[in-house]
Amino acid sequence: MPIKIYNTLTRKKEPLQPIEEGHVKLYVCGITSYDFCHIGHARSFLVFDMIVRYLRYRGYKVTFVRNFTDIDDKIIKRASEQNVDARELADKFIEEFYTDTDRMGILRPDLEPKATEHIPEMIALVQELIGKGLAYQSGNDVYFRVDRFDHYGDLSGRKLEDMQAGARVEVNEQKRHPMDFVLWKGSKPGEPKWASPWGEGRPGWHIECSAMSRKYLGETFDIHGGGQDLVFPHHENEMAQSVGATGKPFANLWIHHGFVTIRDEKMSKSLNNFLTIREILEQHQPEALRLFIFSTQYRNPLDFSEAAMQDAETGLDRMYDCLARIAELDNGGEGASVVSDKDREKVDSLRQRFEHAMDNDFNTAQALGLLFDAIKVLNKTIQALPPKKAAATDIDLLRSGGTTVRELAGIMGVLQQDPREYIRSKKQRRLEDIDLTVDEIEKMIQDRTRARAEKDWATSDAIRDRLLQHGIELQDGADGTTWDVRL
RNA sequence: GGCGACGUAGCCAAGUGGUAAGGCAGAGGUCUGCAAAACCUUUAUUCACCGGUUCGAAUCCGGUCGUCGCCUCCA
Repeated sequence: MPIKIYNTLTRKKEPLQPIEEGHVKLYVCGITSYDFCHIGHARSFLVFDMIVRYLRYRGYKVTFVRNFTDIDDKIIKRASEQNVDARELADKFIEEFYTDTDRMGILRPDLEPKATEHIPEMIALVQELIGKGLAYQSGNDVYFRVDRFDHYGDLSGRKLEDMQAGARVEVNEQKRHPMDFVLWKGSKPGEPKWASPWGEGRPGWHIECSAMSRKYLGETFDIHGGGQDLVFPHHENEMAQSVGATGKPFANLWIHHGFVTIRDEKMSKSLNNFLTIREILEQHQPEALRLFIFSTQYRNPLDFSEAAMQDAETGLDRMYDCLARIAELDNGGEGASVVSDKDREKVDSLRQRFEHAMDNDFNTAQALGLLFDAIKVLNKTIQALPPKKAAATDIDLLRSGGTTVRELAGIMGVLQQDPREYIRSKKQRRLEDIDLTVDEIEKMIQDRTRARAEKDWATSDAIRDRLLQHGIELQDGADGTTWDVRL
């Protein structure tokens, strides 16, 4: 069964058929580096991180290219506002980008080309387009002629005449058609500039991706990805430039992920409702953020809220609790199995069902559901295990089930910490917010154990209540009392 | 105005013609001195609404209402 992927270009799910057998070439639009990354960027990084990991898991070789837009109007504007050099500003936010993505455990792409390092390639491409009559110089600028390119609008599904050009875009007198877009932009005094046949200037936004994808992946490659907002104009224009220049198809498949909203509104700089990745990571672990992001299929909109993050965190804890419990199990013996055929089958078929969900346009929501379902079976089994002589087959099932869950969750970058270490460090972090030391807590537990031995329930419960007031929750088990920190 | 997406329990969310996964929250139970955790059971005769196709529809078709996005920089 091939992997099916929704293709924006055809508006259908299509089987993945790489041009080169077994080798997927993927280009994703990266950041424009002039500010900290926000939760919407996080979704983009995580979605493509997951896609690359899954394709590799499925045995594909993946060449993953993601660019940096390090020269652009926004960078120039921000740099001049802050009175710094545009280069410096762009470099600083590339560094900040790495800080965030490394913390989230995002795989580095195979290649991360920068626009400013590919000026000659872009100039050559613009020259090709001029040579083919698809672009023209006007003043110090060069524009793409949209009305000379028959397929303009194919990707975004719109027609030139429907776009009401000029309604929201200022009509630029330099352009022959209002929808013509800039390939090369003459520079004003003081702006960053490169020499070109059309005078000093800088590249337009779209041309870099056409030039860099061509250089590193070829004229036609397998998948091009980005956020839904890039469909138009960015990707439409890229496609026009590339197909216009080469006369060949550009990307065979286009993947676009949905937005992250906050209170059902799209984040935007103008609404000032965006949340940066680091703000979220102050409150939550990277894996909880991943679980939240993957709780819905990548094309659907996703609404961020503290409550949703809490849900994700709770779910993550539950998964780790189960894995930690499995890690503590002793080896099994000759006892009878306590696992039903149905439950055994559920664990045994987990991988196959997981792959089936993921093959269907990377349905991580369904895939996570299957993992939780498996966790439930594992917990149930642990619960049913006799205290001493557990059956070796049951222990094997638990261990292999736990290993499979971790491996599959790893495709989403989740459950990658040692379970016992996860629980320990979580406890540690919560303890920092509580005005009791571990010694004090354990002293109180000892006192309570003594009271319980004497059946002095009043004292015992009083100690428990006192600890609970400090956020410490006790759990009496067969091997004594353990404690946990409640939020 | 043009184009597109979506509307499934209290909340989130899967389901791509065969009789509603999963998570969070809630209720009852097992366990416990009582709790907690875990487990078990339970919570949508029903998938915005109205028609149609079909032996059969949350799933396909038509219409209505509602929400959102793109058409400007944007993940």
